[in-house]
Amino acid sequence: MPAPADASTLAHLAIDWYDRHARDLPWRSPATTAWGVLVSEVMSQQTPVGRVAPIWLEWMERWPSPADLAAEPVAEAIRAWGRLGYPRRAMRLHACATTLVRDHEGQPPRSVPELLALPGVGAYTARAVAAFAYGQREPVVDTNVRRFVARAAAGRADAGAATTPADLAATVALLPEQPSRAARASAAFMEIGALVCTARAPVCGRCPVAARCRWRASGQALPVGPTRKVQRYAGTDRQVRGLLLAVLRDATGPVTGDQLAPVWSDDVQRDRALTSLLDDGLARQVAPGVYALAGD
DNA sequence: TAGTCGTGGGT
DNA sequence: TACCCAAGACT
Repeated sequence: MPAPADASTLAHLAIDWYDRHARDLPWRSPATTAWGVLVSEVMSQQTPVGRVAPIWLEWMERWPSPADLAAEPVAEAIRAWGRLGYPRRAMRLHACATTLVRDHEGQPPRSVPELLALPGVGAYTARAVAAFAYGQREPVVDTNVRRFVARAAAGRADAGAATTPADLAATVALLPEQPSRAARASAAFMEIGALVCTARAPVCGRCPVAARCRWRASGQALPVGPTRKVQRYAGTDRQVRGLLLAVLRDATGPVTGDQLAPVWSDDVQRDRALTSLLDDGLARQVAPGVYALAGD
């Protein structure tokens, strides 16, 4: 007797695997609010989820709703962000909370266009919230999903440099029709990409879709060209910004230029980095030669 | 659209 | 060691 048509699809195989192997990340609790989902997604942008988990728990304990965060100075958000990296995300999350209170009755909206209009929310995060918080059938396409779909469905070694409409179309084509099940499939694709179908050393022996993977069927050809440009970090303005912001973040109040000087010996580059932090709104000048975290 | 934007762990 | 990579967004 033949199995149901759905039983051998990538989505079905992925969901079945996910139900048995998914990590128990704190925001996957059924009790997590839409706000909690949104916070977890922004924190996870370009940051391994293992490092996000403890910070997310602290944030949700302290600011269980957008109104709770919006009521505090941005500096508190930047401090609580700790060393997650890309601290502008903390600032955007605070701005997002303010927008939610002002325009959306204090809760994340349900539609993708409305979500896209929020600070810090782009193509990935908007659909992640729509799917994981509200159970909608939207293609949630992050780096894991793009790689998994490129390999398993298209037979390519890797996805392109940037997310394209074609990526969304290729992914939505794999989703089950039932919305809640489609959302589960997206979570499963992401998890397989993160744990099994990894960028450098995929563990095909543990992959639930190995038997139906087009990349594997074609001999797992290695990527032809360079995938994504990796940026140098040491010696860049980014590193200097990070060092300066760490001083401001760990200080209880304003600091002087003399206190910032030791973190980087090149005066020109240090000033440039500090100016960019001021321009971004992460820091502010409270007096000539005296600086503080924004909102402090 | 290609560059910018942190930080830490794995290999 | 040096490089790769990580639930992207924004300009």
